Amino acid sequence: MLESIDTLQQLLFDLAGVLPADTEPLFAMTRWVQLEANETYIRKGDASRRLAFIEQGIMRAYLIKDNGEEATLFLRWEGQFIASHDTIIHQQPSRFIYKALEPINLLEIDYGVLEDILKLHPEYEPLRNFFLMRMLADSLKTMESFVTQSPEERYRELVTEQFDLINRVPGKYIASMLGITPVSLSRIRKRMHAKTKS
Amino acid sequence: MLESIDTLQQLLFDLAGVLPADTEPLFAMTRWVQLEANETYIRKGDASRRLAFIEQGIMRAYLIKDNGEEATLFLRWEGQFIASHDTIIHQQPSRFIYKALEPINLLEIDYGVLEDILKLHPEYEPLRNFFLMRMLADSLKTMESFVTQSPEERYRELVTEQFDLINRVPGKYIASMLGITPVSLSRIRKRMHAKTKS
DNA sequence: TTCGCAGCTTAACAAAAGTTAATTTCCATT
DNA sequence: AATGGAAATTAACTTTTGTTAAGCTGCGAA
Repeated sequence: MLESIDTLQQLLFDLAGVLPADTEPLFAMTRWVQLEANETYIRKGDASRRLAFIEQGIMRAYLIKDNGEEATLFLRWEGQFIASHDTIIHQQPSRFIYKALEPINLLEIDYGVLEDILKLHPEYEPLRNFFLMRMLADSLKTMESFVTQSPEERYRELVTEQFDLINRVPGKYIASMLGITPVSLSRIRKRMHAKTKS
Repeated sequence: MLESIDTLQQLLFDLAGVLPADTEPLFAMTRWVQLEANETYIRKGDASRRLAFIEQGIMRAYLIKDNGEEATLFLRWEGQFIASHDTIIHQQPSRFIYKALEPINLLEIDYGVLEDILKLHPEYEPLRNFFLMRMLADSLKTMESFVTQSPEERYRELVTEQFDLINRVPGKYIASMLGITPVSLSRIRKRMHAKTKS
């Protein structure tokens, strides 16, 4: 249950040479959050500025479209960072909802508190760059997949690169993350079986 | 021709209270780059880690797909940052090509040099957070548009929110950025005329 | 075990996008 | 002004996706 702190301390040492013993001011301001499956982490309209590291479980970020349907923006799982980007980047109430798909353990910190700590302890700054770059890398990869690949190709890549994900996440969320309907995803699966089984 | 430095100095003051007079160590390491229309800024395979602020002009970032076709990832223009993200984030030779669509003026710095400066002058650090967040905000917005909107809706939004872009950028690049073919873009335009002119 | 319900699949049809190729339009250069 | 070439449009046809609705399946609660 404390592996995340080990991981992050190791990261801070690798990035900036900060010894685990010197990370107390940072981790003193973090707190553990446990959520059950289907429990909401961040509500629509929530103004809190949360940054979290996922120890275990899967989180889904989505929004409600004008027509009332949900659109899944992304999924994040153990070992990844998740942030309320509307409140942190745009300083606006969140248009997105963050909900646990499985029981989840998070190590969270308030972004404003983190900024205060960084003023006093600039030696932690590389950690902020790290998670910003990680989130940027993730979004750029998604963008790339949308301009270079068809929905079927995006799904095939998901199956080969993140196989456990499709076993842990309901297909309708996978579909909307790929930018298609669940009906289309079913057809893609059928086409893939047809090609493979021949 | 020096407005970018004014802009960035003002930004640094707003973000961190750094006076323009105290920014010399930073701007001493930047350099101006002028490119003609169609000139390449970053080649495929290029390992340089360039970060630039666009003073004037439009840059296109694209890659060559397996089938030999180009896919435009994004366009950036005056007032925006552009970065060789493959080399900076993944420390790999760039799979992307960055090319000027118009004559362009950039204020550039090598990312490695910037990191050295930031070690000596941590007071500039908020600037790095700023451009990382800006780039993250841009990519997240693009992702959002892909999961919530149809190609036609994405194009309509581009027309209303960035009207000058469609006058300055050939349609085939707009199309591939929207994830569709130029033929499809033509049909979308026709549909839009039909609906408007009725 | 049964019931109910949500999620997935299938079907049928409409709408949109991909593909290839022909045609037209628009510039840039002579 | 004439011309060559790239970009955009149009056309014809194929493929894929969206939409709506009907079954099917699996699983948890009663």
